[in-house]
Amino acid sequence: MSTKVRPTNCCDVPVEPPSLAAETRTLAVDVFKALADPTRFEIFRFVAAQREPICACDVVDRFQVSQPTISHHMKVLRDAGLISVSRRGVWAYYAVDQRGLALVQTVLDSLQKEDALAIA
Amino acid sequence: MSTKVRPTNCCDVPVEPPSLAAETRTLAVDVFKALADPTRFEIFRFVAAQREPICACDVVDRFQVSQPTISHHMKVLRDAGLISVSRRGVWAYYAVDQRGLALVQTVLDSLQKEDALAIA
DNA sequence: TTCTTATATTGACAATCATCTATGTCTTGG
DNA sequence: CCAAGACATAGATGATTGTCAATATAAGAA
Repeated sequence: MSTKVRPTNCCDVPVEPPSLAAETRTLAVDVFKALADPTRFEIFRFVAAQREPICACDVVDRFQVSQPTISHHMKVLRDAGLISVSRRGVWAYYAVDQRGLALVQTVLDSLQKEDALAIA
Repeated sequence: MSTKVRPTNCCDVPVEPPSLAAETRTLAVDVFKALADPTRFEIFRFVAAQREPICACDVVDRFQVSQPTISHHMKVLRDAGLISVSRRGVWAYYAVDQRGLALVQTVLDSLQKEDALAIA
């Protein structure tokens, strides 16, 4: 599990990463999870390409998976804060929710930063 | 599987997302997959926080998972292009590989762009 | 060479997940 | 009220994955 003694001539004492609230980490990981499936990633790109909220029926039409599978993917993307849904009659319309992308952007920025700063 | 006819009063014809080479999509999804596990995400943040390549032994010391599990996570991060490894004697040193982050940044940029442009 | 140590690989197992079929819910048209 | 359609939910299943113990590999020390 762990090295008994730090080997000499091995390495410096490691630097601590910027602090990250457990909840924020969970949210970020959920966004990554949501984008970590090829079909779901393409669905999100499709939704993100629209200038208006897109009908779920158009998403079902476009991909070679069943309607329940699409519905499941939409829920994962929604739970990750990547898309939002609104309703008109029987139809469901999806649009990008900026929260998911903004969160990931914040995390990525903190990773590339020279000076480690705590983020929310 | 799909709607028989486009319902009237439902929605506009959807816009095509920016084209994305299949290989690029696979690479991007692999980066998201690599960051989609809490332990692995923290390992990456730890590596990214260092100013010098960090010894694998320090990663093993820091996390509550076994050495083989750490080694496995390092391989996943490496295959995703997020970290690189170098060797000095018996020790392995890991550092951030900018390719993985750059790829994800490019993809995210294209998602947030108003005008859809093709990316590599 | 032989022993010790750092890291990687293998094989197994439980948990998660992407997908499907079947069914439920809810809204609208007739 | 009833039938049809849009979407969600439930349950099942095969594939993937995170983890560990055991073992292999490889390098340096004695």
